[in-house]
Formats: sequence, C-alpha cells, structure tokens
Amino acid sequence: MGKQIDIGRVLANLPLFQQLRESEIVNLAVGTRDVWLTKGQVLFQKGSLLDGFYVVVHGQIKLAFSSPQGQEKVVSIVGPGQSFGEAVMFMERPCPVLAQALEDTRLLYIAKQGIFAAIDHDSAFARRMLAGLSMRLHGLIQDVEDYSLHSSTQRVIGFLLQLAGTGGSVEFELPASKHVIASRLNLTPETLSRILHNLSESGQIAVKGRRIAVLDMARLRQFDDAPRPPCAKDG
Amino acid sequence: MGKQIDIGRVLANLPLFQQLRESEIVNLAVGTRDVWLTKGQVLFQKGSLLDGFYVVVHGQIKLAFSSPQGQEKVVSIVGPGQSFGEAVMFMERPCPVLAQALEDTRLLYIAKQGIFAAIDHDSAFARRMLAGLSMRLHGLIQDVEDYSLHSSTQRVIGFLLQLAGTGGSVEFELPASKHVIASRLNLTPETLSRILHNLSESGQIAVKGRRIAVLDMARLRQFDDAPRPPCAKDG
DNA sequence: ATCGCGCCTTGATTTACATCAAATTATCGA
DNA sequence: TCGATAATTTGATGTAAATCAAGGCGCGAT
Repeated sequence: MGKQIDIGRVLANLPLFQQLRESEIVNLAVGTRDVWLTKGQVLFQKGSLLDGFYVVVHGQIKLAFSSPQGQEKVVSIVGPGQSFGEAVMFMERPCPVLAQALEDTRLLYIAKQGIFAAIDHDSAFARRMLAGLSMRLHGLIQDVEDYSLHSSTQRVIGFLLQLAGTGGSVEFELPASKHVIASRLNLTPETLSRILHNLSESGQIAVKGRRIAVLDMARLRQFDDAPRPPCAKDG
Repeated sequence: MGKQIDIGRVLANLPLFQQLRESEIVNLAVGTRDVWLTKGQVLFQKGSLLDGFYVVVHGQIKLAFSSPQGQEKVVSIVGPGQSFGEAVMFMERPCPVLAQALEDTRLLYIAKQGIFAAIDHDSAFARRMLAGLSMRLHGLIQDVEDYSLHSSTQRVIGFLLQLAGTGGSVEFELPASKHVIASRLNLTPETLSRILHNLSESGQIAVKGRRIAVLDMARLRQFDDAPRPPCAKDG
C-alpha cells in the first residue's frame, strides 16, 4: 500500500512542516508511526506520558476529562490536519485528558526525537512550534471566556458562527453527535436541544438532524437571549 | 540607582534565562525596559499587540477579561518571578485580556528581538520556551476542568490547597482581595464568603481577614460538599 | 477617639441550567 | 423490511449559585 511514501508526503503537507528541508522530513518520517483506530477506541488515558505527538490524517479524535464517577467533559474535537499532544510531550508530565476516536481514524505519531532535531537545526521551525502552541493557548483562553462570561445560548451561537465561518457557507454539518457537541460547550444534551429549538423557532437557523443552516449570520451574531434593559427610565 | 546592572542580574536569575550565556543575557538586556506601575494602573488593554513580554519583579498583575457591560473575570494573578504575554508575542495577534496592577509593581519588558535571537543561537532555550508555554497551557486546561467539573466549594478547596502546598506551611495569606480571588475562581464575592464560612464552621479551616489556616490538609482534600449517596440500601 | 468609606458578610429571593422521566425519531444489522 | 438500540426531543421538577438588599467591621485620615 506504499504507506512509507505516504508518511513523508503527509508530513510535508502539514502547515507546521511545510517549510522544512527534505532531509528534515526524512528524519521526522523515521520516527513516525502510522496508527489506525476504530470508532470508540481509546488512544491514551488521562495520566499517560507521551514521547511524541499525534496528527490526524482522517477521522476524528475527542480529548476529554474523565472523572472517576464517569462524568466526562469534552475539551476538544480534533479533525484532519490538526495535531494534539505537543504540550504534553514538551512538558514531560502526565497527560490531563483522555483521547478517544469518535470514528474510524488514521493518525501519525511523530516521535519527540525528530522534532527536537528539527528544532535544533532550524530555528524558524522552533518559532512555528512556539506560534502553534500560542494559538492553542489562545483557543483555551477563549473557551475560559466563553464558559465564564457567556450564557449557554451565546456559547451555542458562537460555536455555530465559527462553523459557518470556516466553511464559508452558511449551511454545514455538526462535526460530531449532539451529545459530544453539548459536552464540548459545557451543556447537557437536553439544554442544547432546547437552545437549537429556540433559535430555530425565532427564525435564526434551520435544523435538520446534524445539518444546520444559519439564515442570517449578522442577525445571529447580534442575537442576545437576555432581556434588554431599558436604556433610560421616564420619570 | 544602577538600574542597568540590575536588569541583567534580574534576567539572569529567571528560571527561563538561567542557562543562557553571558553574551545572550547582555543581548536581552539591551531590548529590555524597566516598567513601574502604581496600584490600579492598566498596563495594556484587551486588543493590544505586544512586541515582547513581561516579567514581574515585584508587585502583582491581574490578567482579566473585560466585557463592555463592565463585568470582569480574572484569568490569572501574576506574581514576582512569573511572566506573561509570551503567547501573544509569538502569535502576533491582539491580546485577549486586560493587564492591570493589583498593587505598586515593577516589571521588565523584554523585547521580542532579543528572545528570537536567543532562540536562534540556543536551541535549548527554544525548548525551555516551549516547555514554559506547555506548562501555561496545562494550567489553563486545569482551570477548564475545574470550571466544568467541580462545584464552587471544590474549586475553593483546590485553590486553598494549592496555596498551602506552595508555602509548605498550612497557614498563609490570600494573594489578593477576596473580590479578586472570587473572580479568579468564577464566583461572586458573596458565594466565596459563604463557602469560607462553611469550611470554617465545619472545622476545616480558620479564617481571619486574608489570613487562612488549613487545619488538616488531608481532611480538606477529601472534603466533599455533595451529599454522599448511600453505597447500598437496606431493603 | 470617631468619622468615613471600602471590603466583607449575611439573609431573602430569583434564575439559568441540570436532572429526572418518558416519548419520539434516527440508525443499522440481519 | 423489520426490529433493536442509540440519539434526540420534550415536559416536569429540582437546585446551585447569582442577584438584590441591607448591615457590620476594619482601617486609615483627621
């Protein structure tokens, strides 16, 4: 199946690696393993140590907290071209989350050694790595802001707008089951269902299963579920 | 006042820079500025671009979201020896938070250029920078876990244990006003007050103004505010 | 001292969201 | 196509924490 050749090609196409020299890519490829998971399979548990990081080729991985009582909270849904585990690799500490395949998934596991070599030989690569981690950090800060400052409806709207934005189109498919999406947004499935229902009723969106159409991006962006306080009182 | 000399010395003592060569330190010092803030002064607003990052020499800075409606949520309280702004610097995007002095504070502002030079010349430094950002990321993940999986009492306990732990002692002082602490923990001041009262009543801690004594670390760690479900019912 | 003013506490009430409990609707293998 | 199982919706009820509204108290200035 020519997997070896594939690995080099896939690596070279990742944004992070695009500017590396051929020799560097070969170096990385040596320490890279191909990983296939079936839907539901656990890649690693909370507490694992990682000697490298992962890139999704196709499929989908969820990263989630899992408490002993069985409650679970999805932190991130990782799709094709995206990576995860870098921070744990650099920190050399136990991983705080669980990684599990949401569907049949192919990953590349890239060993630390090749990455460190690339950092040593190419400081521009080091900078890209730093910028990458910084973006990740920014995303988490955004999440913290959402959780602590926005209502559940506002979080859902933000999420929908993000999906609509990246696709360019105003119609798109939810990237996972509503149960998973709800957890990602810190909601129960029941609450998510009710919110989508409300938005639908008030003519903001149209929902059909996992397919969602945003009818008016601008209006949705302004939508505010809180009762508007009067600007000034007479009297 | 010999500030120039001071700067090099302070830089050289930061964990991040400890292993840099003398020449590198000099290089950093050239692009470093001494910043003095009075209590309440705003260092930068949300949306700012940073061409470097900050290290606290003495005093305290709070990083917080600020919504137009004036609500504010403290993300982080940064003390002596700690740094902030690296991620924004590497990302080259607007800063998502506001930075404001909680007390009279002295900072060093370290220009991007010197950092980039250090990264170019010393890949071990680049790695330390990567590890540093990774730790920061880990901390945020921890916060997200706390906000979404733990009750307000559990968040307070976690915070107290962290303070008690770092100090070695079981008695310590809150690092800021209760108002700020409450915001950091995603609570209202009222709720924080009630929780401290409860913990105090149930003999877990003693509170006197900002001074708190943890009476039994182990017991506090196990303390759980949720009513314990019976393991089995007699039938 | 004692006045004034933030900081903190305390109590009463509200509310957004979770939880519990069915009913309904997809999905998929045989 | 059918039946089973999981996903989603819908309704009724519960609750943790916020909000609203007064007090008390510590502390620095006079």
